[in-house]
Amino acid sequence: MQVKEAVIERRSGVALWRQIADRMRREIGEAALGGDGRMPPETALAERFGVNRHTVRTAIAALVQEGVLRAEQGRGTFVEGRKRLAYPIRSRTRFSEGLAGQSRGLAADLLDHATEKAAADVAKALHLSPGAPVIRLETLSHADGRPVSRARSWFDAERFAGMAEAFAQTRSITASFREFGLADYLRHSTVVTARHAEAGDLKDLRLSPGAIVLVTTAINVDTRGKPVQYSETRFAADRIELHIPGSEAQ
Amino acid sequence: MQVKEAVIERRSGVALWRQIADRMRREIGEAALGGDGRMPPETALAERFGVNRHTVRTAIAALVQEGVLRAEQGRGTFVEGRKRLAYPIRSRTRFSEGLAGQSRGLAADLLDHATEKAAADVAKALHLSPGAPVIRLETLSHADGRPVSRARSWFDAERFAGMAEAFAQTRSITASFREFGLADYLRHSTVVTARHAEAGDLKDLRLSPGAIVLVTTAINVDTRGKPVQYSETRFAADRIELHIPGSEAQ
DNA sequence: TTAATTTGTCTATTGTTCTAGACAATTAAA
DNA sequence: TTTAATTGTCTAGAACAATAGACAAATTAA
Repeated sequence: MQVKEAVIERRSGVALWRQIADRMRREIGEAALGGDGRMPPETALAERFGVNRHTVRTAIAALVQEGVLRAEQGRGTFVEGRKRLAYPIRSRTRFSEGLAGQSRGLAADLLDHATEKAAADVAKALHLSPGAPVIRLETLSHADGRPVSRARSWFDAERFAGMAEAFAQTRSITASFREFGLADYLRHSTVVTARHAEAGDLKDLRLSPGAIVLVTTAINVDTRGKPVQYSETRFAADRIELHIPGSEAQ
Repeated sequence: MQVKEAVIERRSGVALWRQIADRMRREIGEAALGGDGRMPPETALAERFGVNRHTVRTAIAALVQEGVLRAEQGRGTFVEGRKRLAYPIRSRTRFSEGLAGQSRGLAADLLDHATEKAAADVAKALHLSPGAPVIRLETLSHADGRPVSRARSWFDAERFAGMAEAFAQTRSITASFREFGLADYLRHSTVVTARHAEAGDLKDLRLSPGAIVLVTTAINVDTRGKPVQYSETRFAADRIELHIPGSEAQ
């Protein structure tokens, strides 16, 4: 007999349907639910979570909206979303190379760009004086047609004048650097945090409120150790996992 | 004039007070709010978030409960919680060494342990046959009196017979390994994901529903490259950030 | 064709969250 | 002492979330 699980909390400030949606999304990712591509019927899910069928339906509707599930009247509900992509973080971290082989249709769009004065953290990371001119790029990356990450990058405006135009054309940081005579660069440091997605990222990454983003704050340096890029990237946490090899494997 | 920010979403399945609590927790962590140790008055916060004062009060009550804030009638509301601790992930990753210097009162408790048959993923990670006996430790780590991480580790039961007892006494993986003649070990790989905390972790890590955990799945190996530990650690995402140095710094 | 299974839609009711306003209690400054 | 600023408590109503039940619509299997 299927016993009701006591994992859903009431009065928590998070609606039951959202808790159920979050849980189903995770279990689908682990193939613990809908592993054969087919979800259990709504009535079975409702019994399992100890809620009304309508509450489960609201959760399913949210996952359909996200593209994780697809519901067909009379047939059932099916899994649409794929597994999490592995994003390797290593000395030579390159966005497109990292995801190559796992997905098709990799693309990076330039949403916005500006030349501005470096704030304290940007200046420190790039070894510039505060207020020095920097170029800021706002980019959005897709894999298999699904948005995967949203990044904000800064570059020294003197050394990389025209970076935005180069990126708009090549759609790749690595290729853009090459146009500036920078053939190779290294990942100097990466800081990883996680938080709830903000309104803008919810929209760009097509997430639903309450969704989680993995945030990496990274510094890339040239082969002489000079910083060339400072960036903050928000990854949709249910589509990506970060892989950090040990040093001997790098 | 302070203009209302449109960052709080209604009908999202996440109560406004919880969205506001999550946002304030983050801004406090970044010192963007209460940087001087003192929070703006409730009326000002209510206006800023475009909600009723009572809604802000509910959010503050949740953060008081978490130990992030302290409210004093007539005086104001003050920041109690500290900054996020930096947890370095490098070749020689050691829990207590990593946090040493940033906090006092580091402690690890053994919540539970068992000898069991290795599941497929555990066997693969430890280079054992599926079903081989392994020791599983369930541990909880504190820093400055606040729970920081909840880990589940597996060890080869043959090589490390008595691991649970060693850990219970030394309260350290590194020290326990030493008792088995293992003076040094290396981090072979780390996978980082993020998700909503589950019921058990909410309780152990003293989080409120909707909170985020950073999950690292790691393999440690001895100096000959043989796996000695496989572990999954859940970090409270608002108390910890993972630091990954570039390979040249390792 | 018929029956069973499953998702989709509708109405009504109850409980929780949010708003609104008023006023008390405490502290610090004038 | 008086006043202003701030948090704490209470009441009432509006908006949203969850439950309950009934039945329609589509698909599949008998």
